[in-house]
Amino acid sequence: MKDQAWFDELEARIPKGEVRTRFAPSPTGYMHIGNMRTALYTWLIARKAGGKFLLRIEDTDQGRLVEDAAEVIYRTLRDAGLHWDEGPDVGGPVGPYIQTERKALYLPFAERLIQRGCAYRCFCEKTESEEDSGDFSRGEDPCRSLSAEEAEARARAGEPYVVRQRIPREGSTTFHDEIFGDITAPNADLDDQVLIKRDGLPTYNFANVIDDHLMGITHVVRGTEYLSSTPKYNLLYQGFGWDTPAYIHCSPIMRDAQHKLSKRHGDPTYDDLLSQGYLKEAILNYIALLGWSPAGEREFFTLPELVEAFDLKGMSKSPAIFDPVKLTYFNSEYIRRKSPEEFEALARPYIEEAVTGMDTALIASLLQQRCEKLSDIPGQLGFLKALPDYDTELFVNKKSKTDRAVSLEMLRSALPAVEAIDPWDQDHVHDALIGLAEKLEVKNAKLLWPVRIALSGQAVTPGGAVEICCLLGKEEALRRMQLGIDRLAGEA
RNA sequence: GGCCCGUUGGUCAAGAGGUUAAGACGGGGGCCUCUCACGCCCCAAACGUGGGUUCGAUUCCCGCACGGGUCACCA
Repeated sequence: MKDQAWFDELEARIPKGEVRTRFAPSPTGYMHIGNMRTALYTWLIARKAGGKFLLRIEDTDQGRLVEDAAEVIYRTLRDAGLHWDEGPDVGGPVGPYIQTERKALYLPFAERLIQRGCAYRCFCEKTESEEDSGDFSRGEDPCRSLSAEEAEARARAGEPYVVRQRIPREGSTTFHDEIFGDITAPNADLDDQVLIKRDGLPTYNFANVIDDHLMGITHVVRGTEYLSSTPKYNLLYQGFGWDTPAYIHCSPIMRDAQHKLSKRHGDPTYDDLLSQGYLKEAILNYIALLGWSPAGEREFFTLPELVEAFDLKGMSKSPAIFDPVKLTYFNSEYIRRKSPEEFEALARPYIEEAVTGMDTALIASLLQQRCEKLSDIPGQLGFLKALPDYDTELFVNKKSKTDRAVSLEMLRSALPAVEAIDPWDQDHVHDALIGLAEKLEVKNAKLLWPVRIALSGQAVTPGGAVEICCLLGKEEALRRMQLGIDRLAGEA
């Protein structure tokens, strides 16, 4: 039994007078999209208020421990720009910030609750049917009425026990949520939930309340799955005589109308999205808007702009379905908004996956308006490396009024014009081909369509005939054009 | 099943006791153009349902339906 000084010392460490929020993930080895969004909202609330954002690792479930999982959390949050003011790695006034390192803290608080009649020791070994019936936790537990002396004596004698919360049987408990408003639950429906397990470790439910209080958390942000246990938490706060925090329960992100997004069902994690070629700023921007809407019509926000715009008033009560199509839209938009230099730097590795030794700046400039995800890039460039096997049907295009015969004629005139280009750069290639079209008195399309087909072997290409010609180099361009001529002539 | 929560176009969503019920994505059409893309213009598309309250409800209240959450010595 700890003395009052021990409690006072802990209380004294709690910072007052500032907004303090925490993100408290379990170290599972990856970051869910939903967790990421919760982290984002939690961070935004702290930043908006000029308060503190803390990171706490909830690792009390030893069975689920994953190697280096905390590192994944640190790296992911840091990379996303969600920096924390206090946490396991940076310390802070109310540490430690890893739950297993706090385990000695919880039992004394549970004992204090027992003293106040808000909890009791339960020595029962439950059978499965009793467990299923729920009788134990609904106030039917015989240990609930054990005298304090008897319970004390049995505990001292070494009999194993759990500590359960004593929920009043009458009345109801109301709490306020910033999004949902007041929510009331009849006490009779609340369980005498376990606070301290047989092994002496706290349950999540208990550890959370203790930690949130001792860390001075003013705004508890979490998923709606905790909505129905919040009355019990409030009863705990009341039992201790502590102020309750503001609650912000966020509705889940769904895969479809009935399933939450989950890695188990094959939905991507945040890291998966990154490796699929999505930009972090696009992901963050998109998920911020899943469940929250800003006051105006704007939907593109940087992190600092989100801090500025964020307001709990825009939080939605209903679940939101994750739409990869709209995420892709955000991604392509973010790609387009990059400066040409930034984009080239991002795209270079993907470009080099497909081709080497070509003008990456030119390729990047062609790609920037045309790629939705960076991972699209290699596939768009395959034709540069090797001319695909194509059907001469591609030379037929009604809009530019070309058919095989016209194409053959155009290619035959283009060949010497390309041959004559010197020096070989984009401007000269352009002038040579456009000049030729003028000289022949044909529309650009009529000349350039067959040239592009011969050069690429594809109906759709990033960039037009001029750019592709330039990229391929004179020798390869001439070779491909000659090949086109041969094939068309062979069929004629 | 009990309790709690939710329900505006396919999706994200704004909105208010009286509106032509925003906007975005996606879809359709068009323009631009050497293909595609970008850009620009236009179009289709919604208040789950039954009762109230009210001069008037999609908006407020109740029921129902549907969906979700929770009812662990998991978090």
